[in-house]
Amino acid sequence: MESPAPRHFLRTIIEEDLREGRVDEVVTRFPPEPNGYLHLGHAKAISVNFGLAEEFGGRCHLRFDDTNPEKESQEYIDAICEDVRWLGYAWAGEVRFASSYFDQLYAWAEHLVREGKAYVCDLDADRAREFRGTLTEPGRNSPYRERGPAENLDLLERMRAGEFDEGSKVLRAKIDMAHPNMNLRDPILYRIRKRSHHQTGDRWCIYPTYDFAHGQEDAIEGVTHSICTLEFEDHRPLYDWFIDNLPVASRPRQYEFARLNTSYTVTSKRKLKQLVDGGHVDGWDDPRMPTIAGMRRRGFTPAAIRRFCEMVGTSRATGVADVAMLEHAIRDDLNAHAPRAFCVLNPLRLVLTNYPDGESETLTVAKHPSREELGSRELTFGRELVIEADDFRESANKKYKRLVLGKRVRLRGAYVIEATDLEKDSAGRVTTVYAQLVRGTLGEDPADGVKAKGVIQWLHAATARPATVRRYDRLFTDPSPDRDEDFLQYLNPESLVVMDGALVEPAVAAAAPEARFQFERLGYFVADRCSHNPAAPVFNETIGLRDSWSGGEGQGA
RNA sequence: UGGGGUGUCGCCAAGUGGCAAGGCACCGGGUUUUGAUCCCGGCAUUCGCAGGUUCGAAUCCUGCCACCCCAGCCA
Repeated sequence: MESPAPRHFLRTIIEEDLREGRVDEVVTRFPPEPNGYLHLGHAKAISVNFGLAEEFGGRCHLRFDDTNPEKESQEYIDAICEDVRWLGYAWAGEVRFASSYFDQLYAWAEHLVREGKAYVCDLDADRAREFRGTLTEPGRNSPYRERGPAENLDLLERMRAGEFDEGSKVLRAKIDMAHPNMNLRDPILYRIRKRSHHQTGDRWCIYPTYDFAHGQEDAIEGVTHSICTLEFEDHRPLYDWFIDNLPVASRPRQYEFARLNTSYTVTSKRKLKQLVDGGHVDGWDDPRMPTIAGMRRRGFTPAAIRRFCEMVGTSRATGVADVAMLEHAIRDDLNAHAPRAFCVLNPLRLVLTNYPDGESETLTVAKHPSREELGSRELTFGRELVIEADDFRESANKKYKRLVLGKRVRLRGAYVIEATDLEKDSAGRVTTVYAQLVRGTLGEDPADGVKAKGVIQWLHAATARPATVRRYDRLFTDPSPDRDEDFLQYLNPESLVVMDGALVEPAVAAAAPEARFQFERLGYFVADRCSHNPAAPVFNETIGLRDSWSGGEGQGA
């Protein structure tokens, strides 16, 4: 069912590079900064980088771009590794770190100084901004720009030794303060940060910037195609400048693609944090979060996420993918793989008056309608059952295909029944439905020719197991919650509805955490990774079944 | 009014001079013991706009227009 990967510009570039011998092996890398949790947008970058390497028989490195100790931590490193692994990708070799190249990077900085291509600048941040100019006006040269190599070398060494305060000095490349591309107006290579680093401890108090580090990291690792998002496009000339001016061992090339945006979703780190800190969700792995951890807990499969990334394609045009595509991907995967089971969210008592009291029988029902190899399950059937309250009406129009008083319905995998009577409480709500079992309808249509109107799921009252079922819906009601600074106004108040009185089949209650099911006629559900256990089952709704009825006109009462 | 990008169906996206793939969504119809799945059919005389080159253009040229990114000692 995996359709062939669509052609896109990166594939074309790689094919040509291979064909024309510019590279012998494709080497890519996924370079997250360990300063937050991975989300759907990262899944896209992961899919592109690992996917391309896989497809062309090359390799992909997992490399943490840890050049800024201020906001990074080991906790994120561990979480990111876990997420990448869960998505089903294996990085080549060990996990890598920009920080393990700090010695080399420093040596290269000295090289540039010796060549007269870098200098130590004493301008503070505010002054530097003034000298940088604006988008339409050129900048001016720093008064420190003409320091000689010897002085610069000495100053750089003393920066490294910790002799200067944070912000008092930086190392800059000497390029062109009037360049129309702001990135080339003497960019910063090193800044002073007297912070200990999660990998290198207190060994350094100066840290390289992204620009001075990334391309060289790629060159050290032999990365051939350094794939990033569009906002780095303006940095490419600088990326190339370092590669051209340093004695690096290989020649990586940077390519950019449009980052993934998805409708009804926010992925900015700041906004996700706001959702967590504001208590609008239950944490970074809340099943409504577009984080990898959240989607995992929601019941998404790695295959579906990967498929979605392929479906959306890879281009240079910024756009918004319809979340319906993601929903399609997960339904498609789960429809094929998830075993079927019965769950009743709002139980309504059903008594079969012509079924012998105290007796029961065991029915065998397939776990999947079209995949016999998935086997079958056994269900107890008896006089007292429960059905979904929504599946019974005292009266209804012809479009209602469930149980109606005086009419017939098929109990899925079991018999046809006919509702004969009901009981109500003082509030007028139906508490019990009485029905007659139509004999000879197990696997057969009624002999009298009066067919059942529809099919509903059911559970044996005495053996069904209570469960908590969390029904989830889109977190936002607006397709572009991101367009507003006040995105919280679009929060969907019904993004989570907890069903406390649900019932499930005994075997379902006993399932392992992360086991996935299709609860027939409802949707796909997963045993919660964190809180599910056989004594107190908890299921999260991954996605509902497509429904061409409830939203539309056909709703018959 | 600096530089860099992007504009093909409601959304994503192929296409690189020979006469508009595909997916999602949507709308019909069929099958069905899940109002699911599955199956069949429909869905851009038109490619941001205007000119031009050509027998022929979404693809080449010119000029417009719209939108996105860049002025962190973030990545």
